[in-house]
Parts: sequence; structure tokens; C-alpha cells
Amino acid sequence: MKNSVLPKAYEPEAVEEKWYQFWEKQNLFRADENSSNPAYSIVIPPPNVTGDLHMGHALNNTLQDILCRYRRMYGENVLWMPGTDHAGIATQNVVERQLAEEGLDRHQLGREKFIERVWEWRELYGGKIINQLKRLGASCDWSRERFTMDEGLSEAVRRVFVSLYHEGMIYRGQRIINWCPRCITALANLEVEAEERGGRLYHLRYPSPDGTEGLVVVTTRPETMLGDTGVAVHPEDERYRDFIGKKVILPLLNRELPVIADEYVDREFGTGTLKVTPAHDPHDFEIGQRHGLPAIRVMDDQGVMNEEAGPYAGMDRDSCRQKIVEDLQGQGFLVKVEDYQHRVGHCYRCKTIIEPALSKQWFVAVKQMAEASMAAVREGKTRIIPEMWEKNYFDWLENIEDWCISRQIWWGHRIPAWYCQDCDEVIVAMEEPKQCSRCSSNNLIQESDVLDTWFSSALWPFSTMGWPEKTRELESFYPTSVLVTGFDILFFWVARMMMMGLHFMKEVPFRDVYIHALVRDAEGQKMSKSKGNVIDPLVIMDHYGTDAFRFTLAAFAAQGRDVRLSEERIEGYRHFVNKLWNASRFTLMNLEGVEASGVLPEPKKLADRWMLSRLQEIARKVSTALDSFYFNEAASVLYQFTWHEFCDWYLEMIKPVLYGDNEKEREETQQCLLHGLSSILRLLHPIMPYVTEELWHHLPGNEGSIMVADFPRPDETLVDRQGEEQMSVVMDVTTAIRNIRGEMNVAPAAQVEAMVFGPESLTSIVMTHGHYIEDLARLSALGLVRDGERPRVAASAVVRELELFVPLEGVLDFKEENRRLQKEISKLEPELARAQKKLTNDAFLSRAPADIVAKEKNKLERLGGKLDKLQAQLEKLTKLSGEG
RNA sequence: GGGCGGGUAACUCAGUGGUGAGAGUGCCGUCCUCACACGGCGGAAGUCGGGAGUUCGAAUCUCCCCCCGCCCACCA
Repeated sequence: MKNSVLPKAYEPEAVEEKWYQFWEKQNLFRADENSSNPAYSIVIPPPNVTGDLHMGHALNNTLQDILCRYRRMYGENVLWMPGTDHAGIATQNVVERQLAEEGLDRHQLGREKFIERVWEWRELYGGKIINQLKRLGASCDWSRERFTMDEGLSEAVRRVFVSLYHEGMIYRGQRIINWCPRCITALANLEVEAEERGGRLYHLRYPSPDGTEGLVVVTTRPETMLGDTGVAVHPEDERYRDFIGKKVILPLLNRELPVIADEYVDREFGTGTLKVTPAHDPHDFEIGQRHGLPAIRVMDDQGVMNEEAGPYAGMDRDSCRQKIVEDLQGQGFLVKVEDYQHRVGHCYRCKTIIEPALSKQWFVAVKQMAEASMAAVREGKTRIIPEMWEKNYFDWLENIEDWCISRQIWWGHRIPAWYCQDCDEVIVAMEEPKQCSRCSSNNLIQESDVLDTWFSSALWPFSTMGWPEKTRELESFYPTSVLVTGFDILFFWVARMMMMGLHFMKEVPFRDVYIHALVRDAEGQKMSKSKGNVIDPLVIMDHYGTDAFRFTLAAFAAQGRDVRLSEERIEGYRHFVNKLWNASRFTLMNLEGVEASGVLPEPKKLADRWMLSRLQEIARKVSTALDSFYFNEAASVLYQFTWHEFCDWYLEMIKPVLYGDNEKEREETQQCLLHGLSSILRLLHPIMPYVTEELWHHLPGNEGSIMVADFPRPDETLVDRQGEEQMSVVMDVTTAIRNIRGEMNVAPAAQVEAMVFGPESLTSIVMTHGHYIEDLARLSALGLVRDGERPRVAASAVVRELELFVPLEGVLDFKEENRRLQKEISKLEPELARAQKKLTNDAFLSRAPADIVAKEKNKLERLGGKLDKLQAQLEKLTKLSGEG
């Protein structure tokens, strides 16, 4: 055996880091904003700086990387814009937790020191996820890496805020918002997760001032009664007609509450009366507005009852609820308590129960922008793929409400608004004003709130490219080609980028939005730390190699489905990487002295013709698949071809030529082999960058990176239908003989003879290319028989119209052969019956398209012929065994 | 309450246009044949969740039902 430069098995750890450094050093990820090549751009969904690479990132970025590498190899000018998100609340929480471990809280530090501390934290840990992305092979243009809080992006944020404010689309208003008493901030509606909970429905009696029974109201949150300023009934509710306009007494606080009539009240629910708490419920707030009821906030920002709560002041909301229920019961106001399932809002960052509360906040009026965003998709300016997500997108935008963008945290973009302490003027500006624009006072205080983290994310496609400057980047790369993301942030991010992009760039931010699945564990559960079912991508990469991992993700990324990751599957694809490795090893062992000629000789041998022809079909399929985001299709086509056509058939078929001494033939085949392998490597590179790069450099004639090699395009001149047809006969005959050998327990090393009988069109193929069959089926000879000369004692088979015989004089097990033929026949019969039934059906004959009928007739004939032959073979066998 | 996705071989999943049910893993048999045992060759294995309908023909289209998962929603 010749020596090989390659080890026997692929060792990922030995090559991955080397090639990543090579790519970076060669500057291959760099996009050229001045290039004249067609541009292809993707902005990364910026991972949180707090983040560790998880399966979601791994899938998301693998898919992006596949697209980018593929397009680059097609000669396009690819920009993959990377960066990270400051992730306001999430990051602040992480650093606060760290402080807590030191026995500190942020208030002790003060705002400035705390922010410094977060920046420090970011310096230390913020790069982690970037390095993990590199490990994954991500070919981002790192020279352009951005952070949502860096100088340029912060300016873009201010510019957008100021502009929207002056357009009247950002305003400040007193509203019921969602308040997280743990994060101590307002949240947008989207940031509240409703969860089904087992709660209680309390029936409370509010007596009349004259001491009579009054009204019974129902509530799930009895502590809010302290903020009640009225009781509402339906105007047409006969039961309560006499109460309207009168008063009832609020127990415990003995406040008089007006009874009002409002159509919002549902007569069917509970008792048909509604306690109105304008400061702690959005509907109540509206009712209060309609009827001029005061709004009394009874809780502070931390969820502790305030002075308005009278005797309950200072209690947290939970113990207050308990105490109130106790007191009401003690005083006879608690009528009844029922168990009640209902949905309760939780903070999406810390899972604390949300408190709806009246508060002055900043809002974006989004209706107009939402309309434009819907129109853009409706008009096809942006495609959402798979299409089913369009519906969700439209539904959300249709029902959208103004977006609360102010957060009472410290980490984030501080709202560029200043309040004059002397005249209450509000000044919104890019830079800090020197004095009040109305009263010239210089006693100005900046708004302490920061912006929702998603506000800056919404600008990502253009802020990362230098907006508001008119940059070459924007000119070349905006709108971006595609956005690749999970459906969990369709509303948070995608819809908002559409709004902002359309508003400020007057153009959609992306042509396509590809929505991929969520990664779950093998049981279909969402991976989470608390469930302990997290599979760490880094561990997987250590264990199986990055390429096997990426291939698995691609193979799993069927559209519109969850991805259930199983390690077994990854292991399977590690085997595939190894298979590719060994195919290359084999190739290299047999290419000694071969120079890459660059020109493929016209292939003459069937194996070469066939392989090259198939390769064109594969190249076509892979491109089509990647163009339409069918990553799994690309992966499976490549897997199938590489393993089961190239390795199993082609490599086996060319061995005699490679080992033989016909130099001319050998050289020709060597060139074809080299071309085949080289093409496979290039086709696989977007999915498996490392192993393909490593192997690429071992092949003769390759100087630079495979990253900049041409992606194979189908070459019509290499398509050889006739060759494929001939090969298919050769393969079928080979398989049939192998089947006989296997089933009849012929020793693998033993050589047998085989002969065929049939029409010349087929026998000529078999005889011309018989050497392949002889070799692959281990035959000592392959011959023709004439009619009437069929061998007596032989195992037999039928391939198309060919009868095939393997004489086994003396060793033929008649029983076994009988069983084998019966099996073949029984496989055929139902199929044949189906075809017969169809063809005797007048309706089928008259209504089905002619080509379908023809096809069916053809099938019947084919199967019928085959069956006849098999039966004849069986008969003969039976007769023979009777004699024997 | 509204909507979406899924239920195909023991397991995990493909099946994009209606016309002969596929892959990987696992399983059985066999072979350590000079690229690869992370391998080769051969084999077994599915009433395509249930029911009805449309059609010449349905895993695929329509309707109903069951089960699983998800999203949205202001009945206190």
C-alpha cells in the first residue's frame, strides 16, 4: 500500500483552529463596500452580551454561515455583519446579581459607577460569545463588529428618537403600563408572558351607606380594592338599575364609591358588577376616564403598599392580599371564595408577576409604521419564509398598540430628553442643551429613563452600516438580502426593524426573512437550564467536531418544524465526515504524480461518465435547495451522493483502472476522480467548512482557500443520460448477483460465474461493461447464454428483461432458492394486481392523462414479463429438485 | 376565545407539483477484501393518528374528530 499523508481517521481538533486563523489572516471574511460584484448581505441577530452560545445560536448562525459561504463561492460580495446587543434588563440583572454576591446593590454604587461596572463586565465577558461563534466557523466580517451601545449606534438611536419625537410619533403619557416590581421598570406589552395559574375569585360585599346589603363585586386581586374609586354595572342590567348614581361603601377604608353604568361590564361574568380600580387595571383606567373617577395608586414601585393603603401601608402585595382577605372575612364582607383558573402576566426577564400600574412613560405611536410594514410584505417587497409566518406577522401588526419604550433601569440608551426645572418645558435633542429653549433657565435635568433594548435593535440593519451618515456600506448592502432568525423574535425584532427601516431608510431592511425552527431536546422539550436538559454546543463540538455538528443542524433544519437534537444523529454525521475523509485519503493515495490539469479530459469509461453526469445533477439540486432555504435537502442530497454513489459505486468501480497498468486510462480516471472529489468538497464547504478546507489543501493544484474556490455549477456538457442508463443496468445486475450471493450464503471470497439471457439492447450493455460487474460481484466469468441453453442448476433472478443465472452446481440449496424466488414473486404480485385493476377500469382509461395511462401499461408489461420469467424459473427449480 | 404547527418503519425525521412509501440510527445475517469496522455486502421492518368526502387515483386536497406542542387575546 502506498503511503498517505492523511491519518486514518479525521481529527477535528487538529485542524479547526488552524483554518479559522488562516481565514482571518487571509482576510477572507471581509466585505468590500466598493466592490462591483453583486452584493449579498446579512446582519446577524445580535446575541446578548450576557449570552453563552446555546443551541439556538448554533442553528441560527450555522444557517447564516452556510448562506454566506455559498454566496461567496458564487463570487458575490458578501457582508455578514456581526455584533452584540447590550440587552438592557438582562445585562443589568446579571451585574446586579454579581453585586449582590459582594453584598452590594446598584443604589449603593450610584448610576455612574454602576454603568462603569457594567462596561467592565462587558469587557471581561462580552467577547465570549463572539469567540464561540468563531469556533462554530462563522465567517462574519469581524472588522465591522458592532455593539448596540457603541458610539455610532448610540448616535443613531438618539437621531431616531429625536426625529420621531418631532414628528409626533414619540410622546410621553400617563397610562396603565406593565410594571415589574423586581426589575423595577415598565415593560412593553410584548415583554409580558401570560401564564395559566390556579388563583381564586373573591366575592366581596360593598354595602350601601344606609347599611343595607349593597353590591357584591368579584375580583382576583382583592388587595387592589384599596384603590377602588367606583363600582360599575351594565346600564341595561335590571338587577342593579336602582343602584346607578347611588353610592356604596368600600369596606376597610370606608370610602364612598359611586355606582356608575358602563357598557364594558359583562353581565354574565360573576355578579355582573365590576369594582373599578383605575390606577391598577387598564380597563378600569378607561372606565375611570369616561366617568371622571380618580385614580389612586396604592402600591409603590417595588410592589409594596403605600400610604394610600392606609393601615396596609408597608406590606408587600402578597401579604397585603392575605391580610385583606382575613379582615374582610372578620368583618363579614367576604361572601365567598372560588377556585379560579386564569392567566397572569409575568416578566419575560425574571418571571415575577407583573403589576399593571398607572405611570408616566414614553411611547411610540406605531399604527402608521405598522401599516407600512404590513404593506411591504403584502406587496412582496419582503418575503417571509416559510409563508405560514406571514399570518402571525399580520395578526400582530393589525392589533398592535403603542409601544412603551421607557425603562426605569440604568443600563441602556438614556432618553435624550431634558426637563426644565423652572418652567416644566421638555426639550428633546441630540446633544445636551445648555439652557431651556423657553425660559432660558440652565436648570435642566435629563430624563433618567433608558430606552427599551429593542429600540436600538430595531435600527440594527442600518445603524450598523453607519447611518445616519450616507455611507458606501449602506449604498452597497442595504436592504440586506436575508434575515435569518427564530420565530420567537418575529414581533420583538423583525416587525420593529421593518417599521424603522421603512420609516428612516424608505426601504425594507431585508428582501427575505427566513424563519427557522426552535431547537429542542430529544424529547421535544424546550432546552432550559432549570430543566437541566441543555445540550451545550461547545461540548458537542468538542466531542463530534464542528463539521459534524453543523451538518446535523443543516440536516435537521427542515422548514416549519421544531428541531429535536439527538446525539445519535450527530454521531451518524460524524461518521459521514469520516467517510469523506477516507474517500479523500483513498483519492490521494491514487493520485501520486498527478498534476491538476485544470482541463477535464472527455471521459470515456462508463464509471467516469456516470459519476460526472450525476455530479451535475447534484450541483443543480444543492444550489436550488440553498437558494430556497431547504438546508436539509442540500445536506441529504450531498450525503446520499457522496456516500452511496461516489464512495459505494464510483470508487469501487475505478479501482481496477487505478491499480491497472493502462497508463492512459488511469490518467484519465485520475483526472475525473480529482474533479469529482474537488467538486464534492466545494459543494460541502458551506456546510462543513473545516474538513473541506483541510482536504482541499491536500489536493494537487489548490493554492488558496476553498472559501474562494468556485462553487460547482451544473455543466450541461457533462450530463450523459445514456451513460446513466447504462450504469443503472450495470448496478441492477450487480445488486441482483450480490443478492443471490448473500441470500444463498456464498462465501464472500468465493468467485462464481454468472450468465445472462435477454434482449440484445440489454445484453450488449452487460457485456460491454461486464468487467465492472465481474469485479463488484466477484465473478470469475460473466457470459451470455442462448435460448434453450440456460444452465440447469443455478440460482436465478430477473433484472428488467434480463434473466440472470448463477450456476451453483452441487452447492445449490433448493429449498433456499425456492424461498428466495417465492419472495421475489410475492413482492411483485400486489403491484401487478394494482396495475391490472387500474387498466381494466374504464374510468381510469378515459379520464387519466394519456402519459399516465401509457406509463401504467408499460409498468404492467414490465412487471408481467418479470413475473412470468420468475415463475418459469421457479417451475424449473421445482422440477429439478424433484429429480434431484 | 382565536390562530398556527405536528402525529409516516423500533427511535429521530424527510417526502416542496396527486399517479410505483424514503433516509439516518437501531435490528438480523455475513465479511477484520490493500480509503474507511466511524467500514463493506445482503436482509427484515410502515393498514402514512381516526373517520368521511372530492377524484380515474389521496401520506399529499376538503371537512369532522382525537392526541401532542406553540403563539396571540382586555371578561374583572
